[in-house]
Amino acid sequence: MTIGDWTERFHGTRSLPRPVRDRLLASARVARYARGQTVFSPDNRPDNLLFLVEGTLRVSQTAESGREIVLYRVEAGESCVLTTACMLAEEAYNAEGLAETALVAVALSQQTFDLLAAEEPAFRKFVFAAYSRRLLDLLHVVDEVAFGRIDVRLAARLLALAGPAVEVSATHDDLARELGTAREVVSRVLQDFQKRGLVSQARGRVRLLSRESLTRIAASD
Amino acid sequence: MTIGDWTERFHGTRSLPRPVRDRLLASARVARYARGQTVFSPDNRPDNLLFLVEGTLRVSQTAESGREIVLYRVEAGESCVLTTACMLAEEAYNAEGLAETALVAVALSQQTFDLLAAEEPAFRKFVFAAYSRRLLDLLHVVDEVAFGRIDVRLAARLLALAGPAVEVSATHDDLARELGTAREVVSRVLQDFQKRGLVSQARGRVRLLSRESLTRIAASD
DNA sequence: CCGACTTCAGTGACATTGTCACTCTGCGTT
DNA sequence: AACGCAGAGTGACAATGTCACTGAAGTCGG
Repeated sequence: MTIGDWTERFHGTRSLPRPVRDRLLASARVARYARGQTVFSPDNRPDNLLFLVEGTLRVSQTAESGREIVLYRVEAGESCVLTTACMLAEEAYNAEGLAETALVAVALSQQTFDLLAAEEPAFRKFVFAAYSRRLLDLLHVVDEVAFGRIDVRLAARLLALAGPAVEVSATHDDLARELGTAREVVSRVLQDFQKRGLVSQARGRVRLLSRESLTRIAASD
Repeated sequence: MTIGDWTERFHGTRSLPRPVRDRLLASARVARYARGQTVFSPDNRPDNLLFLVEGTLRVSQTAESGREIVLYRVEAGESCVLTTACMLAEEAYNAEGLAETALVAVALSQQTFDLLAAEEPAFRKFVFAAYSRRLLDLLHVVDEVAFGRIDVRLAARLLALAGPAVEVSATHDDLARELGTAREVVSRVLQDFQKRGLVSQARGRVRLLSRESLTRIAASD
């Protein structure tokens, strides 16, 4: 299966002149990952820049204790800068990238990347914007974790994970990993939400009964 | 007072050819900030890239509640990418940069910055490395805040703030702002440290009596 | 030097969150 | 049906954050 002209899909490449794009199409490698596969981790750092064409990549951080927190998600059309960041800073880090769905990505080699960054202002801007986005994402995480209440964060996360759907398919443990807290804590808060009629629960699923109330709780952020 | 050939002081500019450096020296503006001055804040974003020639810039984030946490410090020879990040991402953020000492910085305009990024691989590398460093700094903050114990963090911070000195000049409130916690919490932990003979206290100052023990505590990270 | 003020630190009661050691339950497997 | 296991519930306790204070240490004008 081919993915066609992926240069069409990125702000950073869409506006490049035809010859450059052709060169890109020729030189870049298409990488695929199965759902659930680890894209990068502390002991497995890919040495090229990833552009996500399809799917969602979940980036999280894990403590020695085993507790985990989701830092952000990379969606189609975005690039994953964290691995490059680590290459450049040459420092250990404990973030991990997991394919939340099946992924199709374009991998640019270090040289191609640098060449593009040198020659194409649009591409440069795209990459800097990608870095910026992640910086701001992390600022937001710090803010939430350092100053936010757990019920507020859970309500917000449930709404985000549900999207347009009425149900979230996640265990209490999954939700705890989203927020960087413990399963018991999620259980308690969901219990409370349930008593107040905001959600109903089944094994591995949470149904949102009152989006409105949840939104209100999430907004006391 | 002049600051001489500052291009000598940055990895990103040191290796540039003479003509480029001369152009830089001519076009860049030297900015000075007094100790305690706000360099940037949510409602005052400078529109250029800052290179710190002298001094220390403290970057922190403040919650609506008023609680604050120090995200990282920018030292001489480093660049402050956060403001540029926000320009590019065009999003609100609540980080603030404060001159911890008197600062001397070089401000590059957007255009000069882009020009350099286009033409000079060394400069490009420097800037990407700067972004990367901050990303990793923030990963570390998230890790600490989400998973770390307060006594461990305080011990580490005391040692870091002291440097080679035996005393830290900071109120409990200052220390709380460093860690993103409340003054009372710092008081309690310092009280405990004091009882164990690790520190002694005076108004606005903490003297480190046993670096060794503090290091041991900080290491249970 | 005195008293008024302000900043800094200490304290106890209580709320929230995290940890531990369980139990119980739903659901598939054999 | 019996078993095994992941998911969820629970109570006790520890750690941290919040609130409302008190008291102590510097500062300043007179």
